[in-house]
Amino acid sequence: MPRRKRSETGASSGRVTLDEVAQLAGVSKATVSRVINGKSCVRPHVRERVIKAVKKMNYHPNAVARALATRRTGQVGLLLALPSSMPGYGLGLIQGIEAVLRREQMHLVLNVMDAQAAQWDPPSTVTQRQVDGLIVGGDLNGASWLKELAGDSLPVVVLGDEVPEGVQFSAVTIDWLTPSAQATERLLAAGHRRIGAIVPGGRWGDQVRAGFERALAGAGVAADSSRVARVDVSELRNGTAHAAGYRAARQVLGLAERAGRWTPGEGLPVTALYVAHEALVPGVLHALKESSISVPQDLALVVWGHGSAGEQAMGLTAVTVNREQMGRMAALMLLDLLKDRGRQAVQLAITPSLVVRESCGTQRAEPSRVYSLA
Amino acid sequence: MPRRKRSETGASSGRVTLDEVAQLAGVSKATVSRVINGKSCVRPHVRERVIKAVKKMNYHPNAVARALATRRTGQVGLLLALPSSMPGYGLGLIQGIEAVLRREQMHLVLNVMDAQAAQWDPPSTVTQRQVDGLIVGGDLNGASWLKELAGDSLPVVVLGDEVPEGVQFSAVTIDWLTPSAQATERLLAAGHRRIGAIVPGGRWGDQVRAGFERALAGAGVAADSSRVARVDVSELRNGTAHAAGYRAARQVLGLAERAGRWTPGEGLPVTALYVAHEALVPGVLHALKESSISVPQDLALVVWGHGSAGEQAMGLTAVTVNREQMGRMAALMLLDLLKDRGRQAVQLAITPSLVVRESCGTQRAEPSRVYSLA
DNA sequence: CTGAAAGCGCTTACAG
DNA sequence: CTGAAAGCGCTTACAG
Repeated sequence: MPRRKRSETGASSGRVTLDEVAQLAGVSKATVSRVINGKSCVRPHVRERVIKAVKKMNYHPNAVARALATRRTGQVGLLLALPSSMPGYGLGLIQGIEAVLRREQMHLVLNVMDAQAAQWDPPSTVTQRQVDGLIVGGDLNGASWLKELAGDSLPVVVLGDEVPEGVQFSAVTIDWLTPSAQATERLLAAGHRRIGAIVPGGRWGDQVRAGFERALAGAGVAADSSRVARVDVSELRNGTAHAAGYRAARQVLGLAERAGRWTPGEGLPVTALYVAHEALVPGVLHALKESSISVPQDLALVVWGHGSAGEQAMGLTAVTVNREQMGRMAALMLLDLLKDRGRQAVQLAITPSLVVRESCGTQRAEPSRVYSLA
Repeated sequence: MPRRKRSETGASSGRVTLDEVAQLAGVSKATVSRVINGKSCVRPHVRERVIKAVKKMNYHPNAVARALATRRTGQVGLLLALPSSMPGYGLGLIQGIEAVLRREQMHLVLNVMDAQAAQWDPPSTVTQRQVDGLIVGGDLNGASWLKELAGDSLPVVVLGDEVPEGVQFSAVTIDWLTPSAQATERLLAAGHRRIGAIVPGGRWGDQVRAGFERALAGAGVAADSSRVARVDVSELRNGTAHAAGYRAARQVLGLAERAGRWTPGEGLPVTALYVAHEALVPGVLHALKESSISVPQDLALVVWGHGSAGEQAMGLTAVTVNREQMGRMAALMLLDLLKDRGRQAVQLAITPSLVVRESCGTQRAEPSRVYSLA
């Protein structure tokens, strides 16, 4: 709206501005700016006057103008490439990020993208310089724009272990091995020796399996690959995960060969089952229910979960990723990068915890959270 | 960085700017601006040249500068006052909003606040003019700043039915009555006559109860208030909801009086139970399991859920709010308001759907989603 | 149809 | 310690 003075458009056309505060306080804009930004080089006496004027006029600095002048928007982007087969996403993640940013007066702007689209183009918040940094999560297999970003000096923190090779990115990953070993040890401690496992493919699956086998070896139990079913990562999506879990369970339990018929007491090829991905659990439970296999009587069960009330109610012993913590860590790492660009990239692994409930049949050690009434 | 020309700081110190594109194309900044904003009043020949220059330099307009000039940020705020006892929040809501905004090249910036804090102050994104509009959800009982916003011409859409009185806000609410009636009718149709209910307090509870009683009346069944337990809204929070659900279930089922002892076959005061809030479900299930009451044999069950895999796996018949739809609607309403301020506020109610599974014991009509393999 | 210039509301190097 | 002024990178009314 050039060529027209504020006064012509009417005094209260917008919001109170720096200029108006300066006038009321009888100082220059520069001084007001210094006061609201907490620069020390202002005489207490003047500072007082300014603060009073700010309060009186209920002045709030315009974040956009400030961003243009300082070249910092105070905003961080969160790119989520969905659907993602990676646990740990959800509202908790966002809450964790937000909690950290809020302390720094920063804001989170969202970019939920289709995984396909995310492959090709960076989010517009990045190209249009609306964010100071970026947290990326989801299945984007090292999109090329991501690598370029690293040189472009836009701080990035990657969620999950699809960290693009070649470039050093800061990342928050998940430790799949440790909880897998713990889960398996739990079952071993309860006396199980024939333990089945359903594991996802890819790098995660390798880690999960490594943990599983390490625990078995530790107990002197030979690994038996016929008891392990692999599910391809591509099947972990919403539409197909149920069927995949169902199929894998029937395979490991030898239900497929008997045409789904199983009579209690007949004995299963395994006495315990470890389901290493949350998306597979419903399908597995379906297979069990269909054949009237009860948990933990006929089969002990440990799964990866997402900490839902449903898991509690069902009494599932579950490996659980603390999503909020994941978000907090990612945000902290990004803030660190923001303060000191060129800082060495760091990778941090979150270790999920094993929440013991009834389904693994060994509930004495820790009491289940389900039964602890507040 | 005044008093210093870009050329002095090094050519590629930042990003390509409008000016540079104009120079390359041999036109003025104004013309480039017109082209990238799709104004028609540019000769095709010139337009071509500009477009070529834009491509060549990989130019992307700076959103911040544009926002300052146009007084529109292209950003919408989502204020979530947590913890909230209102169903419908979660990642789905955010995805719904985002999907709509993306089509308009707009972005979502988050403000997750403590419900207490939200009572007093508007989020900083609003006071600092970082957003063009606001979607607010959560328990903020008509915070006074919200009402002021209505006069301040900042478009607002309220989620849930805590719409502040006095001012007309656009809002997306939830229809509690219809699905409550449906749920009850379902149980009635299965022959149940003694039906218990656990309902939340407040306006929601009144609606829920109205639906419940309307269905009973429709079937000629007298309402019996001894079969209805009320849970105060303040108890629906994370820490206390489990205990509240547990207690309410024991009350309605008459378990409390018998010191928790119940032997199968003994007969319960009700043959079916309607749990009208998702947060109460785990506690209810706990109470049932503790007394070895099986569903649906001893007791038919219909609950409010959030569409989780756990509900599927447990076979719970559940009233489910489509969170994504809720988000989409809110975003659409806000965009509408943005296009035409002063438009009449509208309120839209989302009707949750009843997903029938095993727990209500009448599974013939619709097949459960749990058992439909893709 | 096109350009020169003012303006959006801040920050900050420079000169006092 | 304080102010006048340039600059951040755009848009747009105005004059041609």
